[in-house]
Amino acid sequence: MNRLPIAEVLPALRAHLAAHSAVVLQAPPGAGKTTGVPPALLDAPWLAGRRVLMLEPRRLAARAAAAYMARGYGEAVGDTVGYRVRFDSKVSARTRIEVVTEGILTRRLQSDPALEGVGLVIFDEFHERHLETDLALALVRDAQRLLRPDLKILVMSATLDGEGIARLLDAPLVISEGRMFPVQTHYAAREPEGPLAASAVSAVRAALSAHEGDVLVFLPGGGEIRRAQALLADLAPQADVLPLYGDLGWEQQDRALRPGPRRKVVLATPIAETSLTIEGVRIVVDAGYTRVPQFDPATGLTRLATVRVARASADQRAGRAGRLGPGVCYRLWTESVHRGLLAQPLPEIKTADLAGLALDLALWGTEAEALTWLDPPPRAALAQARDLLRDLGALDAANRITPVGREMAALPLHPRLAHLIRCGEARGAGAAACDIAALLSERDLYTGAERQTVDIAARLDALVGFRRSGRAGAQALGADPDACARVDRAARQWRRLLKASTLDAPAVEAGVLLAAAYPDRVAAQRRPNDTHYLLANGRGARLPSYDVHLRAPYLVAANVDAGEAEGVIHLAASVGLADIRDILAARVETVDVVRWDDQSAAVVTRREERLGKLLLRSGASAEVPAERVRAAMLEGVRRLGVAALPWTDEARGWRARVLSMRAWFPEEEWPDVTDAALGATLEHWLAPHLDGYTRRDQLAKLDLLAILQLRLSPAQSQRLREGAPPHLAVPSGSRLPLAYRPGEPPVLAVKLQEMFGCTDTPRVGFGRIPVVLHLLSPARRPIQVTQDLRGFWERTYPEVRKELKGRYPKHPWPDDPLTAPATARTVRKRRV
DNA sequence: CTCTCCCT
Repeated sequence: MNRLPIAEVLPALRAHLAAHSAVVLQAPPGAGKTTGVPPALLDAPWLAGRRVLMLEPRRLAARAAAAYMARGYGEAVGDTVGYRVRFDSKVSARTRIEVVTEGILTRRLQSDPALEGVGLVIFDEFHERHLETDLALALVRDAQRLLRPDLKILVMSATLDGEGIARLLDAPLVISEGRMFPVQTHYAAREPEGPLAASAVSAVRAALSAHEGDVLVFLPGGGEIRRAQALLADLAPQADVLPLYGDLGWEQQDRALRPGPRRKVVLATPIAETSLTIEGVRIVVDAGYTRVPQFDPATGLTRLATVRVARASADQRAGRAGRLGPGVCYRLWTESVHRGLLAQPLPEIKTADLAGLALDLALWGTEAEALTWLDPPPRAALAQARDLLRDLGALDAANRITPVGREMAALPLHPRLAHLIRCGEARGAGAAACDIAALLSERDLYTGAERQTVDIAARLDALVGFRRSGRAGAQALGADPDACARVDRAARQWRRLLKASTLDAPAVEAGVLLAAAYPDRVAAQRRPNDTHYLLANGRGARLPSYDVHLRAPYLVAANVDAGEAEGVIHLAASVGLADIRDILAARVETVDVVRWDDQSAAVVTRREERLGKLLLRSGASAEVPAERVRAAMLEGVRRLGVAALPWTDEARGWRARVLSMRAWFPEEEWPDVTDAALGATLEHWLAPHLDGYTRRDQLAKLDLLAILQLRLSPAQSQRLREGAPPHLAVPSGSRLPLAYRPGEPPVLAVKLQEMFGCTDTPRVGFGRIPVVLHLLSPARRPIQVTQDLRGFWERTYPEVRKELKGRYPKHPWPDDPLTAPATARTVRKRRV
């Protein structure tokens, strides 16, 4: 057996572990750390016969590592070396090395925080920085500090971030060399343009003619892989082009992994970066992108974004060409772009939905701030997670776990889905609830071109078909049998955790239970038969174009990509309005809406039922308090403007007089009755008169003058009549109207003949303001404007008289206007 | 541009 590179550092590792409570081992892939380290530590005196627990991020890797080590002992798995993963375990009382996956470790810590019987916890592949790895490290560290000072931690990481974690844990860092063949890396001369698939395909053609061996191409997703596959169809006789991504069934994945009769071009997602190893690869073509989920705490939705690969991931991909011998890697980006890439991918904890983590932290009972994190959970996402958990009843107002929360934590799935199962159980439909939850948490039953609807109901039918008639039953309904098997297995696991009595249940509409789990994603169709919806959280989302079936007025969009301007619905179920109102009764708000409607120029009153941003129902309102109607009517007047009130000439005159007094006697308290001031004080002076008013046309009934006059006290009204009289008596005996304009002296239009004998200009404002006389001809044409009547008689009248005497011979034009009798009479030609 | 990968 070859001596592994890791062997050289084992003595140092043993020495450090004996002296420290935590050690970091940095070793690249191929060093043999996963299977080399645990057996080498088993006889350490500090372990004192206790177990080594090793965390692996994948089930496949956990089982494989256990099997490899067991062979080294010449034993069966489950003797000295065992494993425990979901759905499967091989451990016994003799087991000293137990390989576990992430969910298993978290749950063991929750039920046994002191990790009885365990002397060492190893975190393998720590650089992958899965959410649960970070959580598990924080919890183990906390347990070590509070309960188990003798417990030791070994963090094993493949890449350069070993120093950061060593500093965090105050741990010595041990570095091992890897054992890899050299890989020659080529960068693009300039950044490629156009579709990724096309650039990747040209690189593949060039590489195939320049080198020996199979090609592994990294593309971000299934869409790009299918496009590249179509572009490479002409390679058919010489080479096999094989897709490889998670949605494919086992058979197809297996074809890509096995050595074949011809050269292979494998088109893969990052699944081939760590999870799967392909035989025979000497050439890697890396398009340089990857898809990552980005959780948005504001909407509670996740967006799948296509981003540049990190340098560490690109190195990992290149390394795939150097497993057999020297290899070559083509990177479809320039060296200068490469220098700008992130060194490591963002750890999951920074971008993920933290609902599960928040529930685990609440169950653990230590504040997040008091734990040790390489990257602490972001505040906004943690706050959103706690809001959701309080909503679901898992946390109390102080964010402490409730009995309901404990029950939810006991179900191994997302808190929303745990809630869904509890709701199903309460309705006697536990089995159906398990199926629905499984469809949402496992890979989709429909893949690629088979995906013709987002409807969960169709998937439930396919699941029934699978259970009744096996793989053929699933395939008959267009579903992937492997995916059906996974969903079925998950559903059965949860059913075992439920009370048997709730399992033989009447059918329950999927939409009903989904509404309970995703109240914020209940969605209403924008228009009849539309593909666009509004979610209760206020976000818009659309059905994908391939779905031509689901056109329900209401959906629960359980799986929605946040998208850019609009979300895209990937899984949904229709739900009836009555069911929404029933299951979400506590969240449906009933509001009596009383508001002014500009369109109809009237107050409208409606009773509305709302779920978040959705309007569920709108109908006639019951009795609405009069003051709310009055307030809405007032708002209407405000919007129409004071000018829309029924102003009469008299009312306008009154207003001008009040404003004149206000201008002339600023020391007195005259109210401001301009449009602006009246508009700003409607509540005060108009509101009391609007009882029973609901429409604009009713305003005509208002006696505006009478209402305005109430703004003056009786004494003020009296003073107004005296100081700014509406009419003025002139020498002829006529009472003539005065025209007031705020800020100016009022105007008296009067025929010249009516003023004979009068020498002093009439005054208002208690003698303070001489009026402006508009002296008129007998035909009421303006002759002169003056505030100096005496001056007029003396200087202007003789001229005027000369000019007009001939034109109006039948009117008096006396030589001395000061002694002539004033008269309003015109000619006497119209006798009756 | 029809959703990456992984896990209880």
